[in-house]
Amino acid sequence: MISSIAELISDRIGAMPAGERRAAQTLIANYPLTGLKTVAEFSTAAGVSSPTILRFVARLGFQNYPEFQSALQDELAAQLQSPASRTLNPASPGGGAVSPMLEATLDNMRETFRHLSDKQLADIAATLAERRGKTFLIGGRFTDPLARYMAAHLAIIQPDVYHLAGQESIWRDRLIDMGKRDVLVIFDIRRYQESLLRFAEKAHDRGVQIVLFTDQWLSPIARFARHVIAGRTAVPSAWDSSAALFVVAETLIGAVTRQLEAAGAKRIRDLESLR
Amino acid sequence: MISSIAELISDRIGAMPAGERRAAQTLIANYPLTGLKTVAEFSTAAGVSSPTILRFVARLGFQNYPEFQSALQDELAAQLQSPASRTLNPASPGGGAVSPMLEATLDNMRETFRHLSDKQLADIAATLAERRGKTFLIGGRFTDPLARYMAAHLAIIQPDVYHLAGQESIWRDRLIDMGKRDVLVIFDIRRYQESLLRFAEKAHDRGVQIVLFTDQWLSPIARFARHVIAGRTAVPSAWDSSAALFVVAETLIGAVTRQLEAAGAKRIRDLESLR
DNA sequence: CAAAATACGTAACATAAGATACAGCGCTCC
DNA sequence: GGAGCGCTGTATCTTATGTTACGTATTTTG
Repeated sequence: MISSIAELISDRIGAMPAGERRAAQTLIANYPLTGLKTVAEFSTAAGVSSPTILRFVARLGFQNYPEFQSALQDELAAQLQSPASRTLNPASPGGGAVSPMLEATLDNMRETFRHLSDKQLADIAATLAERRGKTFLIGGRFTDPLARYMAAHLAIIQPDVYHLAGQESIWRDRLIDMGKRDVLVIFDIRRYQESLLRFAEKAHDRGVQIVLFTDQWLSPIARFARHVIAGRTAVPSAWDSSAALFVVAETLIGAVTRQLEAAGAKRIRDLESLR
Repeated sequence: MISSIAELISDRIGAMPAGERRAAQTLIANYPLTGLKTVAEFSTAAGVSSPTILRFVARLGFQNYPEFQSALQDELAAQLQSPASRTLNPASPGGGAVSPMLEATLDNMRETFRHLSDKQLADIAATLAERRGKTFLIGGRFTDPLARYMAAHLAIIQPDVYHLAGQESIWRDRLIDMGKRDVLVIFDIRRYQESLLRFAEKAHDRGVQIVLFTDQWLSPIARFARHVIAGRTAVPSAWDSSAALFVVAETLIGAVTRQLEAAGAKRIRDLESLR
């Protein structure tokens, strides 16, 4: 049963020609506002011509554009009256394999942050912001992208941020540059990687401060870490989820940025002027 | 300070003549829907004439009726984008600078999935699973790690999955290997990258099916995409958040894995035996 | 109470919006 | 490779929407 226009669209979007699909995608992207504007505005927003928009609404079963708009308005009216029942995409009972996944992920995040105090986060952020040496980031097979993501941001707001990539021998050799003023951020979740453990141990021996992102069962690297962030990773899927760790990473990026606001702002301006 | 039109109205309603006051009351009664309709509908709803409506909006300081409607729509857009932060009280017990960030991120995810039906996700998963050619993944400055993350998983459950990295010239040359049986997954959020757009266009010209991960404002690449995933990215931070897109990516990885269960299981066993 | 000023609605107008016809193009399928 | 079909955009037309002018009603004020 189809109750909302958004459902109707996602139901038929597969059977639409390219132009109308673009209209549909644009509408869904910020639903339902685009549909309340004029045909001309809608068409330019979607990058198609006006007739395509009209054909699009015709395909949805509406006689004309105003009728389509009225339907959207009615839907909006119903939504605004009962904010609780804002179910655009109703939690498919039992059926869809999507909702459980999303729910589990959201739970993981809440749970992860519940075990993570503001003070801890602030401490870690301070470690990353106030370090007097360099920052190195590295990850495991699936978590290395997280290290990259964090490095991409940190490298903009402060100097000497390096992501360690490639073969083990390559980054192992970089140990020689690391000392007690430096910080090493490691991402390691099950199945924990031997190579990372070896690397962490040696770095620790050299006095490097280690910040570890791991799962709730704690990578053995925790033994050498100054700070440990344990994220929930269990989801109803064949794979573990790194989403919670990702959000922690983003939070830390934000916190470090705030701490470096003064120095960082200038740096960002300088970077802009380089383009 | 006056931030919403509703406030503006209740501020000046005392100094209005009877007819315009009725217009004001009618608008407030089911705000802001009446204001989005035509002048004629508004006037009959309020039981006054059209000119009275126009005088009413003029008194509020708008030059003309469309300008008034645009203002209402903008306001509505702002509301719809951050549902919880407006409707719920933001006084979460955490208090620190962390909670707002987490809350916004969770909102983004809910909102992103609200605009994403199970069917859409299933379609995209099918595109990724049933493709008869190769799968390429690429991302922008900050989103490339997401492409890597997805590639790392997909490459395990099916052959011919490639992440496009390095300089533009390198992956541009790989266009030569791409055809209509292939799938290209692109991550592109603001600020959208010219190079990706060029690449997407050429790939599209060659018949490659494009799956686009973007933000709610839609990268121009949406024009060439077969499937578009619009994630929310706004958070109280100096940076945009890719967390919602990350979760969508994980969800898709899970869905593709499920679809390839039979074929994938054998492949995974084979991989294990290689170690 | 009378006169002026203000408010309101009717009706005509101009403009911008939605709808349609048609031609070009690309795509698919023989 | 060619014929047919379907999709898309340009240009044109029509509708209806917002706007304005003006006359009447109502209220206010001296």
